[in-house]
Amino acid sequence: MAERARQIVEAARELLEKEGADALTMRRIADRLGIRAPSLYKHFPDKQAVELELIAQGLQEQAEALMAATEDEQPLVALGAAYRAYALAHPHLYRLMTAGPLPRHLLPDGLEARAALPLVRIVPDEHRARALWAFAHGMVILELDGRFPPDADLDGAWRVGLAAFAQVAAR
Amino acid sequence: MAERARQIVEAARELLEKEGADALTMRRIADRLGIRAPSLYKHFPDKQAVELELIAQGLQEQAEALMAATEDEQPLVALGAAYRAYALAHPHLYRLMTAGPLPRHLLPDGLEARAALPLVRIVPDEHRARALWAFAHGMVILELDGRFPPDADLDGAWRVGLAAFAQVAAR
DNA sequence: GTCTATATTATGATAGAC
DNA sequence: GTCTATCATAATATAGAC
Repeated sequence: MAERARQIVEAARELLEKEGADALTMRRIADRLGIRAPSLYKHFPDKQAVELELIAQGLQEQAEALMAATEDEQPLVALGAAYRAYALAHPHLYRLMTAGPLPRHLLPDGLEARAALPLVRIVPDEHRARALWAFAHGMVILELDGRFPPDADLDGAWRVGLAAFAQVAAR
Repeated sequence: MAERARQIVEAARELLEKEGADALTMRRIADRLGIRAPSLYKHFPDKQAVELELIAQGLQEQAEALMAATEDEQPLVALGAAYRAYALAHPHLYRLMTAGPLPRHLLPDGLEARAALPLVRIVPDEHRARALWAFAHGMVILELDGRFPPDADLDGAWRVGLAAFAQVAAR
C-alpha cells in the first residue's frame, strides 16, 4: 500500500474511533489530510474499500490480543477478558468489524481463520467454540449498546457465563 | 391510539418486515396508505415515535412467545428455541428492537420488565440470566448477520450452549 | 386531516481542468 | 494527484393553503 493510502486509512481510523461511524465520511477523511474528498478516489475506488482496510486492521489486532490470552494459565478467563477489553477499547471499530455480513472474499487470505484461531485453540469442539463466541459477542454488544440495566454487574455475568463453558469442557 | 395512527403503525410494520429498515421511511409509509408523507405528522410527532410503537409491539409479542415456552417440561431448551424462532421470523423487527440504546423512558410502563420476565422466571440468578441472554442474542444476531460459516451447525451450537447453562443451574 | 411546495441537510461519486 | 464544480440521490420535517 502506498504512503498516501496509508495516511487515508490512518485518518479514517482516527475519525471512526473518536467520533463513530457517522463521522466516517469521505469529506471528513479528506479534511483531516487537508485535501478534498474527490482526491481520495485516486487512492481508493470507493468508501467500502477504506472501510475494508479498517476491518482487516481490527481483525488482525484482535487476533493478536486474543492469541496472547491463550498463553494464560486460565486461558478461558483470559480470553473472555481480552475479548471484552478489545471491544470496549475500540467500540466503533468493533461495531464496524461485526455488523452485517463479513465481506469474506475481499479480506486478506486467511485473516478470518487467523481471527478465529485463539478460540479454536482453547476450545477445540466447534459447537462449544461457536456458543462461546456468541456469548462473548452478545455480552459485548449489549454492553456497548447500553442494553443492560445501568447498575448491572457485568463482571458477574461474564464470570458465570465463562464458568458454564468451562464446565462443559470438563464433562 | 386513534384508528389512523394504528394504520400507520401497521403500514410501517409491513414495510419493515418485508423490506427492512432502509425501506422504513415516512414517504414509503405514506405511500402504503395512499397519502403524502407530511400528513403523517398530524398523527405522530416524528419518525422515532412510529419506530417506538414497533419496538413496543415487538417486545410485547416476544414476551408472550417466551412466556409460553417457560411452561414446557424442558423450559431452558424451549426458551432458547422460542427466542431464536421469534428473531428469525422477524429479523428486521428484531434488529430494530435490539440495536442501539433502548429508549426506556419512552416505552410503556413495565414493558421492559415484562420482556425480561420469562428469562427471570426460569433463571432466577441474575448473573446467569444475563449471561444466557447474551448467549441467545449473540447466536441470533450472528446468524442474522451471516457471520457464521455458511455450513455451520447452529442447532449444535445452541444445544451445547444451552447445556452449559443448564449445568451451571444444577451445580 | 390532507395537500403542495419547500427548507434543510446530507451523502457518495464523477467530469474535466491543471 | 490535486482541484473546482457538479451530479444524483435521498432523507426528515415545516409552512401554509384548503
